[in-house]
Amino acid sequence: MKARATETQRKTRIQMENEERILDAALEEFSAHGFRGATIDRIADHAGMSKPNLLYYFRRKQDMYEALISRLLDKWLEPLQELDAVGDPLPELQSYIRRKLEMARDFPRESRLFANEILQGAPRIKRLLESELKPLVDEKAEVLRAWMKAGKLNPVDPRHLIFSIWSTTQHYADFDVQVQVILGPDRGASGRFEDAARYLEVLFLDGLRPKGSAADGPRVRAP
Amino acid sequence: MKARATETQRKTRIQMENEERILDAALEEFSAHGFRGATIDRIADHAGMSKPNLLYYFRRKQDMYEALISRLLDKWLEPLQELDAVGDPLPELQSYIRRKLEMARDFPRESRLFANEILQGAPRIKRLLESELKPLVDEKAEVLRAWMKAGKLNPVDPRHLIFSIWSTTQHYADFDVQVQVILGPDRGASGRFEDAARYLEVLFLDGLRPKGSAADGPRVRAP
DNA sequence: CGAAATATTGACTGTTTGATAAAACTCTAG
DNA sequence: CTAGAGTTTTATCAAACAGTCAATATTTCG
Repeated sequence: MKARATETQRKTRIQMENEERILDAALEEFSAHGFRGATIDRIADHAGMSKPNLLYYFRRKQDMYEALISRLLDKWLEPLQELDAVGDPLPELQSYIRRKLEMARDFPRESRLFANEILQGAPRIKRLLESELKPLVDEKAEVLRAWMKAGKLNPVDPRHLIFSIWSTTQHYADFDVQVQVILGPDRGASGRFEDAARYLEVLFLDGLRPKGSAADGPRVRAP
Repeated sequence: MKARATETQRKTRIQMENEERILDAALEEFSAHGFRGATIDRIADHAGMSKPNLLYYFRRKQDMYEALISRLLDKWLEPLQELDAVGDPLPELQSYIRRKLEMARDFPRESRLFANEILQGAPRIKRLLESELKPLVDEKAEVLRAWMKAGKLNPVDPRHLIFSIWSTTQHYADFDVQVQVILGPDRGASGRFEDAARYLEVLFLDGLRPKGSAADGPRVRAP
């Protein structure tokens, strides 16, 4: 291989195709078993190639994992990136929740990959969280705080608000089996997500308490 | 060992002590790495005994796992069990959320054990979910539905309401590392959980929308 | 074409892993 | 004290595992 001026994009057609197949298979295995539980053999099987062949493209197991993580993190944070300071608070929130839920619906394996990693203490991406995730959350937390100061949102810790959006939406990807057991097979996957969207909109935008209720004194202002 | 009339409680002092130590070590490893990622060697190390010695008490890896699961599931569902149909809806909900959050605070390893299992498709406890979890959720969903019919709670799918309580509370155990990265080391663990409790109370009981706001027409009834 | 670059394979290595067998040791009830 | 139940260790195994290597096959491109 001759050294070319451009370091990037010197990849062969075959190389691109195979890396794609490998990463897809790796995502399947890592998201289902975690880093330690996944094996190169199974990933190779899943990708339809021999183990040494796979290792020709990714020399170590960890290389696949890291390639996946760094490729997916940006995509994963995209919805939060789009939270717009100049928009109206409630519609902005609504559309953030909707986008997060769509991610859980369309990319459950990616969600589970991250969930597995965090669950196991994030030993391999803790730095990435500090350098990429934290600054973004800090920035968007300020946006939320400003909305609260302007009286357009009840004053709460904006970071916990973000946590609750993450957890409720990703729950439908990460805990899918449990969700299916409880909801039964009645409605298909798309139905489940429609119901979830409807519910989360009420929870985050309207609140669970009925509007007329004075059931719990001090929380509802006097008429 | 002579066969005695009482099948249970024929355990030696040593047997009880060791099984205890083993299950504690197993919980540590399984919750941190999942079933496949955990190894008998590390569990034995952690329990301070040799591998064959450990296998004298639990003949197979899966036996430890199943012992843990069945021992913990009841405890895990206790808060939901206590949800009382005759109590007032909002205080009942509040105390359910508080109890779940306390579980996440006091038993994070247990939370992660279940999270790992569900995340990986619940291959080992799916039946248990169907026979124990589902009926309980169905029962409590009916309680919630009755409250909604009585106008004491906004009408939503009660099962999704339960999902959102699970996900938001368990998030603080399962995704602890991420939570710590974002919140920083400022407040200790207890502080984080106090903040979380305060936030979740607002989210579930008051709602995020400011009481006076007419920002989004149709959602707020006319004055 | 034909040579260099790239891709694939089979055979292999050292290590880790789950599990077993049997011998040696320790505790406890009578 | 002692016999037998209960416990622990040493030695060992086969399978699964991550990763290597040299030989072979295929593609690319002048």
